[in-house]
Amino acid sequence: MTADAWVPPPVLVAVDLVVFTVRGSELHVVLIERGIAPHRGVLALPGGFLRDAEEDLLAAAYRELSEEVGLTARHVHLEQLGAYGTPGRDPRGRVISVAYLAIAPRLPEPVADTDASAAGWVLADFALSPAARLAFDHRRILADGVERVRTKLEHSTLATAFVGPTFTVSELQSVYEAVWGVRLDPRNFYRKVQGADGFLVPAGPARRATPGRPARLFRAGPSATIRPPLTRPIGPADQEATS
Amino acid sequence: MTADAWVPPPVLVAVDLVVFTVRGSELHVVLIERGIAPHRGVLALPGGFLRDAEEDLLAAAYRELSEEVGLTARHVHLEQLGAYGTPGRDPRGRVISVAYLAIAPRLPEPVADTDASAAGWVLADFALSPAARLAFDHRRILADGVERVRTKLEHSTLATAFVGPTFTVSELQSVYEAVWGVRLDPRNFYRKVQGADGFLVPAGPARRATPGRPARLFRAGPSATIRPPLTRPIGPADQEATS
DNA sequence: GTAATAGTGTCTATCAGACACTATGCC
DNA sequence: GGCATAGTGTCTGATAGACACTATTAC
Repeated sequence: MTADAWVPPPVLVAVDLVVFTVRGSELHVVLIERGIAPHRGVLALPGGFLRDAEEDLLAAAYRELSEEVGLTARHVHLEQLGAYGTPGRDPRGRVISVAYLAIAPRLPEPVADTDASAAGWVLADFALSPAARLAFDHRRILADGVERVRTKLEHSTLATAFVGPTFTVSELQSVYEAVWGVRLDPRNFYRKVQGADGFLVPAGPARRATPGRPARLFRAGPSATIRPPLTRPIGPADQEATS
Repeated sequence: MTADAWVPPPVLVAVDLVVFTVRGSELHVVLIERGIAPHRGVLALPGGFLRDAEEDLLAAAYRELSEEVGLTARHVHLEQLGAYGTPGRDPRGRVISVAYLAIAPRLPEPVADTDASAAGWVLADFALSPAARLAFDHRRILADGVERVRTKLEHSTLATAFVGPTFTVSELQSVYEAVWGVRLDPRNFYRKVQGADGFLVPAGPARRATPGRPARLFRAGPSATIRPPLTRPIGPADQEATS
């Protein structure tokens, strides 16, 4: 700020991913077991340093998603969660991590790459519990990610990122129930999402396979927001995510 | 990611501030005129590089708030907006800026420091208009800040950060009207904010000064969220802020 | 037929928006 | 008194939640 000789301190920048999906009525997140120091052998969010000085942050997030999770860009929603830069959060020096929130339809098993000795879907509730030890400040990042996705389901159409390109209303309901951890009335849920303009558009007649009447298929509509918002029945204590 | 010799690229980290207040029924933001290259003489958000490798991001934001805007920590709400790191956004090299949103009650004039030849409150609508040229990607950062504060007024008690420690309901209403750019019915607004549990707590009897009946004073309540949320009458087109 | 899920209709308590009305200060 | 703002009451149309009912499949 002052004289000519001063130069700003260089910093290392990493990108970390909070990758969510819904499997079997429960919210899951991708965790890896770190294969390199520091925190070797400890559970962590997938991520890594910028590859070079020209790599865009979002591009780095997509690259890590592919390398460490084995998910290709298509059909994965990716948005920035925030920057985490407390000094001392990484023993290697001053590292600032830009966290990204990724939402994937239920698809493949993640694959371990060179930095990770193992990778897989873990129950989000377990990953947040004291029983799971996470590296760095990844527990905090994960908690912020959970909070973000919970609140975004209320007033955005983010839930459609959890399901495939076409889906039934009850599949969408399962997403809400898994993320919010509540049970919803199917009839009221049906009316509500149908009434939200631009949320769902019909796509094909019906899907057979399960017992019971076949369900109509829908595709995500053009709207990014839901008016009026869906109301979460009751929430556990709310948090404010600031960093 | 690969071999032993590889090291991650160092990056410069800056902190930028989107400082809002309400003056005369309009949303204002602090802009400076840059006193140093690059973009010397151009309008920009206040901000600067990390002072040293040990400085916390939030601490740097508070420092810039004090140095460049002349606001001391007390009574200023500060929360992270996001990280902006597109390569080429700063001609000095690879710079990642962590933007913070600051909300201040209407208080002093900002003061120019060494990096800024001028600083002052500017109408937010003007700062976002094509007539105002902003340095770097600060127009985008500002747009994200406006969007954030607009949506947060709906379901959080953030509006109380715009007013002093004690305030009247009509002062609070002015905040909503300025930020949303709409007119609200005072009677319905009064009932609504009174009904929101933990939003307002009585503080003192009344304030005299203006014509008309004196208004009761309130203090910000313990709750950080509003249930049910206040509904914005109609919004201009919504945006999704991702980075 | 039974079981199971999809989708529709209806009732009720509550709420947002409109706005008449009362209360309390200044001049 | 007149005027201005604060605060309350009431009405109405819309909506959330509860839940009866019909529809369409598999067996």
